[in-house]
Amino acid sequence: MEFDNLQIGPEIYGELLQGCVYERALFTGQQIHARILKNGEFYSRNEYIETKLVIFYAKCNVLEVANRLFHRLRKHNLFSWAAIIGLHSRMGFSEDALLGFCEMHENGFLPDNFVVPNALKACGALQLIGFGRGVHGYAVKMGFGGCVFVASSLVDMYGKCGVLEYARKVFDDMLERNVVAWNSMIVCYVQNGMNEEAMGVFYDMRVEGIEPTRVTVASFLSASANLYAFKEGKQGHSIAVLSGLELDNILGSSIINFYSKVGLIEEAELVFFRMLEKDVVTWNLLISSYVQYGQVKTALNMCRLMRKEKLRFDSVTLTSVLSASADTSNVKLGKEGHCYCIRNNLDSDVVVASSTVDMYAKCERIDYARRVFDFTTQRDLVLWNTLLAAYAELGLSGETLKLFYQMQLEGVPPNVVSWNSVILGFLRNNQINEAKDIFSQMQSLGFQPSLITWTTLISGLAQNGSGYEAILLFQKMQELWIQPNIVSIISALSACIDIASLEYGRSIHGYIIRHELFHSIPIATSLVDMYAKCGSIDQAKKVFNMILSKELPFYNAMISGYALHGQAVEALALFNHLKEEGIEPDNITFTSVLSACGHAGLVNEGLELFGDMISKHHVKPSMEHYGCVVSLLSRCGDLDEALQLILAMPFEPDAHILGSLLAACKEHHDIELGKYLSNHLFKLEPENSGNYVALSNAYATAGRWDEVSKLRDLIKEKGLRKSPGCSWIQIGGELNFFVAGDASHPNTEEIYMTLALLVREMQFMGYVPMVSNAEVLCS
DNA sequence: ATAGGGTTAG
Repeated sequence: MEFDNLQIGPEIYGELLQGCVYERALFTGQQIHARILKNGEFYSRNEYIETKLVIFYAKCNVLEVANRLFHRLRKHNLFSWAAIIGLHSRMGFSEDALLGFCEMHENGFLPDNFVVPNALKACGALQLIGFGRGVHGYAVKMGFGGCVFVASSLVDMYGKCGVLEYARKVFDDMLERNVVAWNSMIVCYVQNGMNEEAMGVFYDMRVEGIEPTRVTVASFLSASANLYAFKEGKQGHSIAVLSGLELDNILGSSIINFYSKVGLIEEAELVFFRMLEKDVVTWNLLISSYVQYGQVKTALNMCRLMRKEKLRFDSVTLTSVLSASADTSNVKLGKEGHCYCIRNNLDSDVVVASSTVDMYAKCERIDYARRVFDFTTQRDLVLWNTLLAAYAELGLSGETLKLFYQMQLEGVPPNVVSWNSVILGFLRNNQINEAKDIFSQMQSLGFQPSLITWTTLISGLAQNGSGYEAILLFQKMQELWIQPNIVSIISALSACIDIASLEYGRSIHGYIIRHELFHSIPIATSLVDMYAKCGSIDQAKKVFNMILSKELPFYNAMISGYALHGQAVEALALFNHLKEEGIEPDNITFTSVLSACGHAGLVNEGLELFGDMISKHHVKPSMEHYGCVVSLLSRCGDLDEALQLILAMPFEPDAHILGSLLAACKEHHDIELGKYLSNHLFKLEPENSGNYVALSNAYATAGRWDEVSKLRDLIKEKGLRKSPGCSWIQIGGELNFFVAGDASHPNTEEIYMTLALLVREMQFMGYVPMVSNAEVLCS
């Protein structure tokens, strides 16, 4: 057909372009554009056509072309302005959108109720509440107040700026509300963390009989996921199905997100495989959910499948991969992930940077962690906290504190997480008083300690031998109406380590029963452990028999309890039972059985176990294992062989292993070896009076009273017994020291005086004397 | 005009 001969006016081309706008038919529109240009300036420089072209390219989101055509216009009008502002606003060039809005106004064009929503969207994106209020005022003055489009945009804008009251007021004042208005209100609450309120609006909407859209359900599911609201979320899914809503990427992702947050991975998978189109977000959701539930292999497999689908990993995918590497201490995988980030420019993302730092720290590569941190340009609170936590974990309290000040100098105020790390850093470095100082400092600066703060302090004190203080803190925490959770209960139980704390342990047990936490395996494990340490092996056995768990740590707790009570036969029986159940014992199991053999003098059994452990169970012997065998050998008098074993170990001997051999010197009157060992020990642990006690025991049994009293004076002179954190064990050691001398010491009177005073002091400090102490007093 | 995903503390 010969188009050139036909009389087609410019307005026909305009109509055709409008059709392309409706259809978003970019290619056809470009053909028409070409034809217009070929037709000459009468067509191409026609204001109506030029405006239509701007609108067409703007609606097709072709920013550059739309911009160029717009700037070439001799005369702008309301429509071209509206198109270009809308385009910028849609594409996220919010500043340009608002500049356009101002310029348009200055040039005498009054933005209409189609432009105002776009301007408001830009205000929301930039969180410019002042500008937003101005636009609001303009809209009211122009009489757009009743327009649902404008009002819905206002709700959204105020929500994005975090001013909930204004959003709610605009919403409440609306005379008619369509579904978008309702959706905006729901989204507004979800985005500001007010999930209950979001659900409330959803239910109001249901009562009003408004049909939900995908946006409604997706937002409702977000709220359910954030609240871990199992029932509500399932209802949301049902509504989506019943309303016949199309399972698009966003709705599908919301459903998957909900299921994975509440731990229903199978349900999440079901939805995932039912979705016809899946994008990066959908895949990422499933991947991160696998990582979160420890299924690293499945997660990595999903990554491979994702690549097969020709989808590119983004920063969220890599965050999951790095987090998986951190969880499994897989530095090889972590490095691969890190390198992928560098190659693909994902390492500039702050979240990726945090996971990278965390990954290297958890893989025991603090030097790399630090380097990655130093190379970041943008540092947010979480990134600082990640490095703080890494230093704290290692007990590098000085570095932690330095970083804590540095972040403040760089204008990032710390939060509770940061404070918690500072406290942890001190505790891990045995700086109890400093930790407590920070704890009160944070409170005086107005930071409420969180449950984690309390738990950190409680378990730290317990691990540093201040169990009694830890128990008091646990009680104080409850007085402040802070509900303990499983982790904090376990840390409180770990503070109960001797008969003196049995009562507290029992009361925590009561709490556990009242709050029906009994079926948590970690809690049951800690209970067994607590009762065993507090001298109540029968109670430990009762708890153990009540729970049917085949988990190794649970068995380990009971076996170590038997070992502690010298019940080697029971320990060995349970060990054999465990093997019959097909559970592979670990290094902890062997430590307990070996030490049980040591206490019971079961030399042959112990040595055989030690051999089996290495050859059959492929457990690399630790210092503790060697320690057990050393005490086993020294018990039956093989002090030389024990010493040979120590010298042959692949470790530098620690104070504990030397101490156990030193203790044996008392039984076997080996003063020479005792002196040799003590010399090492005094250097290793100058603060531990136990070593002096052990040596004096050896002297005492050999009748060398001159040496005994020399050592006693030395202990007093060094003020060791009064050192901070002086524990019951040390006092117990002192008692033994005096006991050792009582049979033939020339001044028995004095010894009993001292003993009585010591026992009274013990009681004053809240300790209940052990049976052996009481026996000493009675004899 | 409204919608989905990732990182830190016990």
